[in-house]
Amino acid sequence: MRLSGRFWPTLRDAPADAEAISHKLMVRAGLVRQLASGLYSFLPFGLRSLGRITTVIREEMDRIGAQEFQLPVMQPAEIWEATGRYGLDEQFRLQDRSGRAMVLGMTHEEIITWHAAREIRSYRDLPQSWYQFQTKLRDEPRPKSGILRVREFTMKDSYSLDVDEAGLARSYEAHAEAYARMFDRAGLDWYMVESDVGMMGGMGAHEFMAPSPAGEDTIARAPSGAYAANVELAVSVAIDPDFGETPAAYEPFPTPGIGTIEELSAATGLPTGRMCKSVVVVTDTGPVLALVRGEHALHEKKLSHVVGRHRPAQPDEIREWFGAGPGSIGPVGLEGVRIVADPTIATGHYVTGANRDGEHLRGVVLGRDFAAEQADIRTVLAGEGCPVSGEPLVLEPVIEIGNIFKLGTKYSEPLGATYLNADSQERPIVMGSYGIGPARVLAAAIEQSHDEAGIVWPKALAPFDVHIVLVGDAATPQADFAAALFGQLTDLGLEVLLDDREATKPGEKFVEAELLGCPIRVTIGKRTLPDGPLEVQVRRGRERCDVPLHGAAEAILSLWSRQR
RNA sequence: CGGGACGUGGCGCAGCCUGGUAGCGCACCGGCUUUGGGUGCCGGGGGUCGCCGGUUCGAAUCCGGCCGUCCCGACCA
Repeated sequence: MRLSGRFWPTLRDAPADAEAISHKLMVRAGLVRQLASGLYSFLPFGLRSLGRITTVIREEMDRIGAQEFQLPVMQPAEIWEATGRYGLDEQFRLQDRSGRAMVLGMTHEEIITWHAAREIRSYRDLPQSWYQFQTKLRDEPRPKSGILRVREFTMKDSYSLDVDEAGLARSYEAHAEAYARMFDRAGLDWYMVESDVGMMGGMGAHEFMAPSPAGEDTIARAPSGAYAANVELAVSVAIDPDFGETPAAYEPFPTPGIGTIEELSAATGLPTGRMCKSVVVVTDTGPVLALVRGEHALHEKKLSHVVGRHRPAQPDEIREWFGAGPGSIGPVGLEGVRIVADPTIATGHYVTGANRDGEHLRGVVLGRDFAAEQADIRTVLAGEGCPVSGEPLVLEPVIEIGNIFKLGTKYSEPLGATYLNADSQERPIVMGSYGIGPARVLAAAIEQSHDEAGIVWPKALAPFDVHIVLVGDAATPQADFAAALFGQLTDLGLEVLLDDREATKPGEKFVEAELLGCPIRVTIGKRTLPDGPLEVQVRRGRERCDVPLHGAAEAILSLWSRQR
């Protein structure tokens, strides 16, 4: 593409409300513009990158035998009512002119399953993998970080249909391998981690995570690779404090004015690991006392798997149920309150609140002094033991770039998607669902790969492979040379941008080229001719790699192909 | 939804406290200059100061309400 006459608006300054690096750079480099909160338009150069990642994803989906669909964004509400997903907070709802309730799709499990219910009849029709690229709409409570968390975005979503769980396992594995190839081709650092099944429901799930400080999720992983999981479900071997001998009975002691674990630790001289932290939440069926060790935090999501929906208790509620303020409550002698203890509490003896203001108990033992359900409800701490290898776990912020779910029959049963097996028995189709946000992959790539001058695109995602900066006007020998090189590189299969703008100063062209971040930049000016060398810059590291004029196009192709 | 901040030409900002009818840098247009790292100089064009209402002789400025945007938290298929 010749740049003159094209629309490519770059910005010297990022918008003041841009925070994430990818957000600033995508706006400054003329890739996207914001329309409203969580709504972004892709500009022509941004669309080129989006097209490239889309192609990579499509190729890898096709490689595992998946077939592409296109499904409606607007959908009748009844289908969502059938699966119990009508009315979710994030769902955009509307009516057509006759008053029929419609929704804008947040995802397409219902629609795929609806079609499967009508077309799939026999085990001979299975397995299938169906995918699409389609706009998803989600009324996010808080769009943020530019393009990372938005209300409208394109998703590649695919769905596997199998006769049984063994088939699902094969489809799931095929998708995991396809995803690995996609993210490798995209030049990303990524991990596949165990993830919470969340509101999708189902039997197992993994997420593909790109490490980045801009990430909204956190994973725990073993440096050896033995284990990696979203902290929403990560487990670890906690580091036990030295409990000493367990006393024969607990005893109260005064703790006037002490309300936090830290104050209690300071007052007693004991490590926080010997405190039992008491957190009260209110569920639909009443109060629940959650117990974790002092150094740990209660994990809301883990707790919700045990007790369902809940909210923090108010101080006056706590006083009513426990007879003391939040700083002095504990599990001993409690009646009428459900108690859930993290399994770490089952070892050792603890300091807890006495349910009397200004008083705590020491030597409290789970099982002897109080009864509690046990469930993993704590967050993992960095440095705790890997559950597989025992090595210290690392915690790392990540961007979720893809996910894979084993849905099972969660959607096929309510929507009647069944098939007849070889014994003429009707069985529900066993499903999986698999998502990738192409724009998020771009943003993650920028978060992982940029410098002070701008974007450093992995070669698979750059809007162009080679960016030629022409220094000089149209009717010059160097312009002729640039045009010739442009043609040669194009013939070699490269996508080339030729900056042939005449009114733009060379310095400005260089700055904009580095902002845009194509892997290879070639500068052609008076100095280039007649004998060269041809000045070539590799964007990653901004390293000069000049090549002779003779065979320049092939040399550039070779240099390009060696880029990440 | 809770907490915080912001809203003034396309972008970044000052002016607001202490009311007197809007300014700077970049971008844009014209001229000259320059021609390998956002050139330099001169001259220009462009703003309902987010919206509505109130106070006042007079409101970008003070007061109230609303809207929008961002950040932290909650939430997050």
